[in-house]
Amino acid sequence: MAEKYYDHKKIEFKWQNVWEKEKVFEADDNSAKKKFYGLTMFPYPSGQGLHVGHPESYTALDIIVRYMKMKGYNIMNPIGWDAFGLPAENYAIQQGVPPRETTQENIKNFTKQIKSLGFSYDWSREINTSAPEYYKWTQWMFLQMYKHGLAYKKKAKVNWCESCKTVLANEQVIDNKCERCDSEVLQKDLEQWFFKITAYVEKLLAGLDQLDWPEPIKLSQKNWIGKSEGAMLRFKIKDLRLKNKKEVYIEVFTTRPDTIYGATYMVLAPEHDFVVSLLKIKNQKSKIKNIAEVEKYITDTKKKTELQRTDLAKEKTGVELKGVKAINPANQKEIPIYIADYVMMTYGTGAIMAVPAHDQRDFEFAKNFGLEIIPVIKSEKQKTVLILHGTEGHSKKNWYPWLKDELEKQGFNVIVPNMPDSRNPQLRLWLKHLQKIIKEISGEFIIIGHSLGCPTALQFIQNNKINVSKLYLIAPTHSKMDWQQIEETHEKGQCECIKKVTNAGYDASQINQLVKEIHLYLSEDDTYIPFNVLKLFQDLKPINHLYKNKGHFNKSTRDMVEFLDLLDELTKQAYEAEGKMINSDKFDGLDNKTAMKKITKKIGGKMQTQYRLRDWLISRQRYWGTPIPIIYCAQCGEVAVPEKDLPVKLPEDVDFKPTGESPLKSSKEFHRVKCPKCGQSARRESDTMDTFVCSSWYYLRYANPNNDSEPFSQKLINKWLPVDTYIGGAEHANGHLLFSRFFTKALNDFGYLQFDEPFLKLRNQGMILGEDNQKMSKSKGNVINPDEVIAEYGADTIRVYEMFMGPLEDSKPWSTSGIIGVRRFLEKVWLVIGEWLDNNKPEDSSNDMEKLFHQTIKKVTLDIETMKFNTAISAMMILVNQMTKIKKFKQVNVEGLLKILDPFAPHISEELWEKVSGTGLICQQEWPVWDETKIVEEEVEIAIQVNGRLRAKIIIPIDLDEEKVFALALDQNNVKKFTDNKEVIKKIYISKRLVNIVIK
RNA sequence: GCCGGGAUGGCGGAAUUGGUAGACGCGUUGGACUUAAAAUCCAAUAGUAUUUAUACUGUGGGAGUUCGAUUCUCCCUCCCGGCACCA
Repeated sequence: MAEKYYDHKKIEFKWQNVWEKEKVFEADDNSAKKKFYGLTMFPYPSGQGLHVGHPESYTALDIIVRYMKMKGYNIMNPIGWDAFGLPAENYAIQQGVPPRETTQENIKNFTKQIKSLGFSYDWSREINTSAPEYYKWTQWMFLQMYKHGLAYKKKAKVNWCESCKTVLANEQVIDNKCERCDSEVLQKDLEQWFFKITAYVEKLLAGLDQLDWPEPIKLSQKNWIGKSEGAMLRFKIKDLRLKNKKEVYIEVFTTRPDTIYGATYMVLAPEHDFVVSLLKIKNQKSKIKNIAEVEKYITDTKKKTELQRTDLAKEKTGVELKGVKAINPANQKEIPIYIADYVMMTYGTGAIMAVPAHDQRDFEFAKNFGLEIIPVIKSEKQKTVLILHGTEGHSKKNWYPWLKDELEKQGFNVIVPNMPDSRNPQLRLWLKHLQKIIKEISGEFIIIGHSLGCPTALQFIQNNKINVSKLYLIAPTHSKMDWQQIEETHEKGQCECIKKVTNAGYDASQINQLVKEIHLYLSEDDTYIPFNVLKLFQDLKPINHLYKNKGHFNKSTRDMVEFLDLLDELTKQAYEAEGKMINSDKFDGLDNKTAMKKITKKIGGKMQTQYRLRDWLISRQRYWGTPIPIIYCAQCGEVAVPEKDLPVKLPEDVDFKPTGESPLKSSKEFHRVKCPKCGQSARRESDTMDTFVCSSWYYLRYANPNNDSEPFSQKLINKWLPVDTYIGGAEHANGHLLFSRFFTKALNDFGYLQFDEPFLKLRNQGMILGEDNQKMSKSKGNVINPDEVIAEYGADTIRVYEMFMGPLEDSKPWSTSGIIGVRRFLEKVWLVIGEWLDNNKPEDSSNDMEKLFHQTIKKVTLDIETMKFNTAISAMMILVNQMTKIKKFKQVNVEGLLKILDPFAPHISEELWEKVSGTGLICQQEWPVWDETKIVEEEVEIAIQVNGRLRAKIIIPIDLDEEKVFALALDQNNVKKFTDNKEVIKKIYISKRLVNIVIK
């Protein structure tokens, strides 16, 4: 071999040229072979150029595609550019360079970079979403949606910066301020286009089951669609009639119509139609007694962004519509109406019936405003509160009956046993007695321990092993005492109580397992401290750990404060679960699920399904996107641009500087147009489409990219699609991936496609982090430039390294030293084969190499199928390490190694193939098959355990029978050491793995 | 707060899905070659004790199931990603 050293610079460009010249990777529309369509999410050609993350998914797919090609499939592996988008436009605003120019420049750069990595793309199918030849069909897609009623216009909010006079994308809003000028962002209503993705919710949900996608992605889409079943109910407004004398109703959606008897008020979103119209009409407006307050609340809400409004931590605000009442349709009771921003206009009807007893949000609101709380569902699970108090000498006596009374009002079952003095030796007997009582109680169990009742409570839980949902401990402590002092007091035995308590010996982990929620109240006291209760709590990590310092209260005042807090704590949650109906007239006693339908029927509501998913807003008040093909005519109204007039081209004579209007309006030539219907002068829609529209169908265009009479021909689309394997980031779960499914399903319904899912198999690649384990970013200075890596180590090295780093779907840090190992591996391949050639291909006489070759082929083949590329590479490394030792092998095995290496490192494989075989290209060879008979082991090493601990290893013939294996195992010196004079209870033999001898 | 993913030597990771934990690679240490360095090659490399043999500890922490747990169950801690009051 001429070149002794592996010089990637000499070979990589050479083979890239050969592949391109011979059109090796062009997909064949006419082949009879089975097709395989592999795809990665196409890149946005950003100014920064290729990132090391790009080659990761590209290499992974390239390996699969090259492998499938060698397996005999007709491959389609296309590439293109998601070329519309904000950065190019921002650059135009700053630098005055038209987006088309920057984009073209970036594509040129990306192309060069991607080509230098040697991927097997079919460049003849390259697409560019910003090219008129492409966006003509994006517009055509819009028209299909429009024709079928899936594209419509309505008002929606946009982020508006008053000082820049421009609409801002969500990512341009930082802290509710404009990223450019730092002034406050307002919400502004604009007429905007939507795609009715909500019409496909059921189909989108149903389709998920069939897909070979990562489960988290499927789940995420399911949650995103957010299906929930409930009822539509109508609430009448009291003493209010429309002009036509009809009564006024407000409709609400609820998932819990069963709770309607507990609906003690209504809440409307501030944007609700009823509120808006009420404030518009003068004589009705005057009905509202607190109109100024109401109007102020509404304007305040408008200033808030969605994010501020939906901050869960904030207290619930609202304002009553004084003077207007609603009627609860179940019991005809008058109830107040509130406006509050915790109700969103975008979900359901923008109005709710509030049931504070059974909805946590309503509950919190009701507490703030002192509204009535009526429980209408009783927990099927009984709630029992056991109050364990301290010695009789303590002054709490009066509080226990009070607390018992209050809790019973709330539906709790309360037990306050008459405690013996905890210093009393009878305690144990007493606990046993209590245990009997408790055994008969089922349901939720709450224990309150007070003072010396604390240790009793803990002991009780531990001894009885009952599951306690909540444990409250109210323990007195001295404000001046610290932990150490407490301990000292204890050790000196100064306090008898402490000593007694300590002797109980609690097991923190056991208690932790038995108790779901632990709350600890500590308060001032100068008597004694159940010391190890406190210490125990350090291990238990109580959920609510309250130190109280209430000043100079006397004891009973202090107790009152504690018990009020406790009561509040115990009843601070709404009961949201199932149960039996109460306070609901004739429905009382039914279980709530049965009542749900009956009540809905009785009050004339209808069961309905709601979805969280909203329609897809596709309008962008931007230049660098696909123009929406609509014309507005004074005569004919909204007119779709006829298909023959497509594409509606993006004009070049526009001003990019923000003016407050879509940039397209500044182009006269674009804006003013004749109406296609009546010929009168009209104006064009000046908004462009969300770039996600472009990427929702690009995978379809690859089937027939140069067709200029249709987006794709029937023959080709149904030949190539759907995509067999798709690789891309998981961040697109609820965006691109959902939109593409929607498009495919819609086009299937329109009759253009014979399939209704675009991507059969999906895999996500993880993120490549910087060496510091942080996301790569310019500001952190941890960005790795792939060009530099390619220049230094070669494309093959970066490809193999990125696959070797770890599992594809994991995120993992880059390691500059780690890549050296991969480079060494390729150098070894080069060297060992070069040497073998120089020595006239010496053959191996033993079978060892042969076996390893076949094992490796098997491992690599199976690993590619399951995308475990890191272990496939490791297997090849093992083989090559062995080869450098043996140095003699058969021609067929060397060829086999090169073939399995080819998908990973195609350039070096091609170069060595030329030298070893001399015929054809390696990427067009057949994938090698392993011979199972050559892999079979004759002997196997098995482990010998005694009681599950490894004591010896022996090598046995593979088919040795069990009895002989046991005999051998028991005969090992190190085994005898442990089994001598011991009774063997059990012997376990796991074939070809281990023996476990169980002794007494 | 909710949903999802994760935690294994100094580092990236492997482990046939309940069966010998640490494959492979990086790094480190020692040795060979060299005037020397780099490169390359060889050997060692989870920790502790020890003369090897071996023993003990060890897969974020705590419990449990099992002859046997990185793997299954429960509880907890921390990290990463997504979502935001969905009635």
